[in-house]
Amino acid sequence: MAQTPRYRFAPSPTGYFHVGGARTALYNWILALQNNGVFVLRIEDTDDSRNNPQWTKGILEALAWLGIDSSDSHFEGPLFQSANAALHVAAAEKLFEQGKAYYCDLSTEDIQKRAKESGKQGYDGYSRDRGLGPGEGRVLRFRVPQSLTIVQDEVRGSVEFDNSTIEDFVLLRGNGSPVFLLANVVDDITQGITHVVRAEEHLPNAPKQQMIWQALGVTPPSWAHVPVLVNEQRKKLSKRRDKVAVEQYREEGVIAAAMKNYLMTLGWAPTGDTEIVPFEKITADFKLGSVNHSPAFFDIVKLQSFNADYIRAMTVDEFIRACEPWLVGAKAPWQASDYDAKVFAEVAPLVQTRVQLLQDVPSMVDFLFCDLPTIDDAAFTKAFAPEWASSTLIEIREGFTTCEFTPDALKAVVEAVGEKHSLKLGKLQAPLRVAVTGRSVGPPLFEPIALLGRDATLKRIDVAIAKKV
RNA sequence: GCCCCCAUCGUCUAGUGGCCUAGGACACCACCCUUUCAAGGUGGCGGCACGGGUUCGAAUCCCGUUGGGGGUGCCA
Repeated sequence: MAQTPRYRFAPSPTGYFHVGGARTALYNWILALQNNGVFVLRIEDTDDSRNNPQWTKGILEALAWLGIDSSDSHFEGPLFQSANAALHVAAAEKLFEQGKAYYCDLSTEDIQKRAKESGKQGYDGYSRDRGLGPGEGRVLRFRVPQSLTIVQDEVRGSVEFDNSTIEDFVLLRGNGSPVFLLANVVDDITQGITHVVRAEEHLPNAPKQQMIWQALGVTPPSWAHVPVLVNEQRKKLSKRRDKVAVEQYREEGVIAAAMKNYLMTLGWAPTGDTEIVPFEKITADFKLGSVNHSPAFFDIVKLQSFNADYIRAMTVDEFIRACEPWLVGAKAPWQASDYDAKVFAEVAPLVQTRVQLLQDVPSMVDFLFCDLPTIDDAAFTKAFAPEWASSTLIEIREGFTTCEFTPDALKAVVEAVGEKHSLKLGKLQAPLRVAVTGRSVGPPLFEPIALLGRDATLKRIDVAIAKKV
């Protein structure tokens, strides 16, 4: 009778939510889904001064954004580590009573001094047999048994650690509070965790924690240590120097589905030749055993490419809805009163294939929602450099005053002028584009011009010609 | 220093002894299409770190070298 597998994700609320954390969460989430198990979210908010409730909120929101929240029955939590402090201490005391841990009154300086004198690194087990009891300033250390600890890891196989290389590590600080190594294990035990899937940086902790599980008389969980995400220098992604905040990518207009899909291609790949696949396929395909063993570079360029792909795959309506935060409200670069949702809906299909990030959208359409566009000087200078630029623009203006104001008719006017002067449409439209949009690149020109209307268009052309002269 | 992990195109990966003349994706380049820019299409560039084994046969197994990474806290 197999028990329900229980996975967990245990972040500490010390900053923005890290993309590496997001990937670990996704792994655990997928495993819980595919094995009909439980995903326990545990916030490890033990007395670290870096903790802040605001970060907890951020973690919850970011996970929810990725589709990991209590609306799904596989989700359990959030649980807070700080609430279990008494349990952690009780477990430590039990270990002390059983002689599996002992108190030590050496300060960090004392330990360093002894290490220096003996020439051996780390704590030397000085207080092992001194029979010290608890007391202010005394730390409780785990009595590491003399043996070999073998960690069975689902991605790495069996990893052996000679216990003689593991010092008697601290369980309880001098002030009596539990350290991560202990609190983490006690919580896992009390929460019935059966599978620990986490980043490789924790691999050195695994033998220590496995010993604690055993010392507490509980069968250790199944371990899996997945490779870390690295930056261009192949160093572990860090909050300090790398762009790792999930929140930030979201702000820029990365789609959650794209982020999930991309993250899952780091260290693993869905079956088949396509890597952009529905989350359902990932959930069905994923196997811990086929996760890569080496670190993966978090490539923002590729993430954006995935994102652009996801944007293009949307229906126009979905796209319009997804753009909303960037079009109305605080993020919009224009006055709310100047924005016209109907106009945007018309050009939406034109911009959909041209953006990688949703935040790129406003700058593609802003010229439609202002009186006069902001002219990019470099673009203007270049577009109006040819001697024919102004004169042909005047001719085009001429045509625009009388023609039907539809994309086709407008295009015909410009083409006619082009034919007269043997200029290709691509070249000829440059000054027009800058005059109307302020930029040298953008969505196809004639649809927006038709939307803009005759008066506004002629006005912009006049302004541009005046500027030239 | 010590412990542990890792090693396929620039990057992410497929590959589990013959299907490999190593496949796909991102990036890059070229061409086509084209209303600028994209998108799309076609093609191109580019890799099994090195050295030894094992085997009829090795990207795949073993050993070593080199190179990278993680850890080494009274952080998590």
